[in-house]
Amino acid sequence: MTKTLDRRVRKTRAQLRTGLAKLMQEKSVREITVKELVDAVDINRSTFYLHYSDIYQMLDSIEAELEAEIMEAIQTHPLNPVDKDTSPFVEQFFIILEENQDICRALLGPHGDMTFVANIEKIIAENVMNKDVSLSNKNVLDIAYASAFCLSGCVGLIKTWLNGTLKESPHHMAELTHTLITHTTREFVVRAAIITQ
Amino acid sequence: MTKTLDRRVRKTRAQLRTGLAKLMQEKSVREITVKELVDAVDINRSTFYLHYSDIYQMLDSIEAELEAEIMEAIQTHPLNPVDKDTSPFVEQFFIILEENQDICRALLGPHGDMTFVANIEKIIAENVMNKDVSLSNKNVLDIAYASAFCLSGCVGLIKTWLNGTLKESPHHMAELTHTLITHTTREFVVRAAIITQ
DNA sequence: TCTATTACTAGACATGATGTTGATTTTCTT
DNA sequence: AAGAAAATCAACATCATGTCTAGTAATAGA
Repeated sequence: MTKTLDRRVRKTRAQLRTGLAKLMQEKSVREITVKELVDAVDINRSTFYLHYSDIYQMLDSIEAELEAEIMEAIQTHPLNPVDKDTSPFVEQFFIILEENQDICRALLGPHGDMTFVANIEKIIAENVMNKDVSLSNKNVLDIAYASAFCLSGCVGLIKTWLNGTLKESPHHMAELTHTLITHTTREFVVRAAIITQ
Repeated sequence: MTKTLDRRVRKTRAQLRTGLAKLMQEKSVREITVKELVDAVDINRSTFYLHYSDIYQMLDSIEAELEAEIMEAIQTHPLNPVDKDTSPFVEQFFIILEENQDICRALLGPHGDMTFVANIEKIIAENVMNKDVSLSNKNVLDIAYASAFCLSGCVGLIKTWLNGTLKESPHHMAELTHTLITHTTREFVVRAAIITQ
């Protein structure tokens, strides 16, 4: 299944990836040319095309790898331990972000890719929100807004963490995530219930 | 100061703007060429260059206009009425979004521009958060995370609203914004205070 | 260590979007 | 109605693009 890649391939792709992450800190993807990227990391232009068809397909490919890694973490880490305030998956999620911090910072930064953000939000929505928070089905509409609020809120949390010194541990961040989600949503639901009485 | 633009200019720019918003629903800005855009709205390519230097500068220009409109709303609408649960500015903010819904949907959508999102967040941070929520200065660090959570959360709220039927009034959304921010932050601060005792 | 395989490099090529210019026509303002 | 401003049209050099072929270097496996 997981065929081991040639060392040269690993090296080349890693160089390209690092170079792209760096360029994305400076400018929009649109302004980044293949020529510019390969010049920056000193790789032949032909070599780029052996791996990717263009910059955008390269980004898609990297994003797909990250998302696959996250999805795999879901399989191997329990989502809902009844005795804890946080799930091992969420913690693992932050670990993955930390391991790929350069490209994640780029993807979530000002010149980042909102498709990636949307995918991340979707993963969180399906694997953290619903399981983690028990939503009543009253005020369905405003609760949908509250969910969206939390969802984007989590992304903001991640961005802030990645752009800081990363001194908080993944475990601490997982707890913080849990705290913010439950407080925001539960409090909101309670208040909504009172109002509609 | 505000010189009235020639009708032809208004018409051309509106066409280009509408066309760009439509194309951005389908594909990434990177894949949108000047040629493609002018063909779509049946305008000569030379004409495009009379107004903008390239697609990206066009986006910047549109974003700057939106941001200017929002900043102006700050000047003309009170931020902090003591007697109300919401500020007229926030409501006006939603009205502006609604008036420019096509381009805003595009800018905040999957093929959107994270620079714009960042700018919007900055405006909210400086004009809503600090004024609206009284943050204690204990747990400065985690509170920074809570602020980031709310900030991105507001963007999520807006995105959900724009992508729905917009049946909620700007006033209702302003109240919802206030509710979510205060509850999330205050509850978090209270809990943090208890924990650190 | 040797060998077959695979990845990378180098150079050339046609293609097409780009950005610019100058001449002309259309449309607006007053 | 007349002058001003904007939009059109055609032509141009430029440059990144994507593709190819032949040659070189590095790797994995025996």
